[in-house]
Amino acid sequence: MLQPVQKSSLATSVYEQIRDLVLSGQLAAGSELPAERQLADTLQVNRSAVREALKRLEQAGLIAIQHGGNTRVLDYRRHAGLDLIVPLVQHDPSRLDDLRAFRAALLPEVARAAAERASADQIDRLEMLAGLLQSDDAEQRRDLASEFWNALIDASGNLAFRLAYNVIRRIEPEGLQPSADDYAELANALAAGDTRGAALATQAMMR
Amino acid sequence: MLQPVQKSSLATSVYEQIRDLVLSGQLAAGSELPAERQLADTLQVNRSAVREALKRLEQAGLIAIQHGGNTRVLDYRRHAGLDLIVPLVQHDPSRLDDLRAFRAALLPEVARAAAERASADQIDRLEMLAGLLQSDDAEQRRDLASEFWNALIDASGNLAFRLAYNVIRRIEPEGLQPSADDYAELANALAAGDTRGAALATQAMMR
DNA sequence: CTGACCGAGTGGTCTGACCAGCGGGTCATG
DNA sequence: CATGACCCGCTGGTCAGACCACTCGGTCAG
Repeated sequence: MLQPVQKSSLATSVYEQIRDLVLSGQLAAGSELPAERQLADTLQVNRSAVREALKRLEQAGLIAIQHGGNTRVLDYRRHAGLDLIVPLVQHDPSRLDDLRAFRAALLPEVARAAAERASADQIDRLEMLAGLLQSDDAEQRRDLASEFWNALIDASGNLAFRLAYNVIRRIEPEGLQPSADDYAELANALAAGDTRGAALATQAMMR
Repeated sequence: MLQPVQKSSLATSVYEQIRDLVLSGQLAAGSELPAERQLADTLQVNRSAVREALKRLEQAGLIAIQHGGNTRVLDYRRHAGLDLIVPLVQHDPSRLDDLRAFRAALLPEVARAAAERASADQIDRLEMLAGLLQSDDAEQRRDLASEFWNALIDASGNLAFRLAYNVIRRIEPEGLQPSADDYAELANALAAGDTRGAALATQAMMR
């Protein structure tokens, strides 16, 4: 019921504020940011807080900092990484469709890889989870489904799949509620080492 | 021939050093980092440089900082985003296979979306690039291929695809050199709005 | 016209101080 | 003995101010 209180540092506030200005286009790509000292003065925080925020924006691919020169805003569509999809979707929920398409592209291939490389233990765990998904209340089903996909990613043994999944998991697109039978079918294909069947079953679940 | 000189700040050096220790497992997940003041003393840099590095590590999902408590190392397999695949691959080139599989999962779906949504201008540009790829020296072919995929991603209109591609583009997996005919076939499918053909053609190019 | 030089403005680093949160220990109180 | 207030030492968070290093544009002697 109760949730942990959100603590946030000054630098994080500055970071999020400027990040959202860039993502929303209010700070156009190619334009120049005010000098650090001036930003600190405007935002009424210390220059170190501003600096920390700017360095994080640089790491995210949103701005380019140059020693001795001004700081420029970059085009996030060209320079940002997948991590930025999280604030982008929160800023523009219509982008959820993009995320769903991304997930639909990824997970069937994850299932294919898992069918090829999963260990017996991993298969067991996936079958167990699929079984537990048969009958339960909604909340528990959601947790189990999350566990299932998590285990599937592990079974694929692919680190790129894992890291990309870490990002989309932060959003909970909420869509699609595959039936327990769907999960069971996928688990069966995995147990049989049926790569094509696993990919097709997952593909069907993404619709 | 000549390349721009790599400049790097102290904080970046600290960041990369600790990052690589975490990614290589020399700093185990769950262990505690020394205090900021002590790190600054050990690394012989100012505390602000250390702080900046630590905050960037936190943003990358490699460590967890807690006000008043110690800084703990996280399990990057669970908390890091796709961006971390870049240093990971540089650290362990065998992970390139993971990245190739990731790309092979992504690009066919990108082509499918592009076949569905690309504008006439975008199709024209893709056909032109496919044509230019017919005969040229190796270096120019590489640039054109890069341009082609870039244009394809744009044509898909999917921001998640775009951001994910930004990440894998930073690595240049070097593999696979599809023939010009492959590109032409894909461009034809795109022009015809043939979603299935575009996906299949791309899939074939990934092998 | 060329190239050395200078100065203003920018980000980069440093020092040292104080504020704020956490955790363990102490100890009076019930 | 259990409890809870309190203190202390540690941690990270914020601050002010100084100086270093780099870039760029203007100046000016050659």
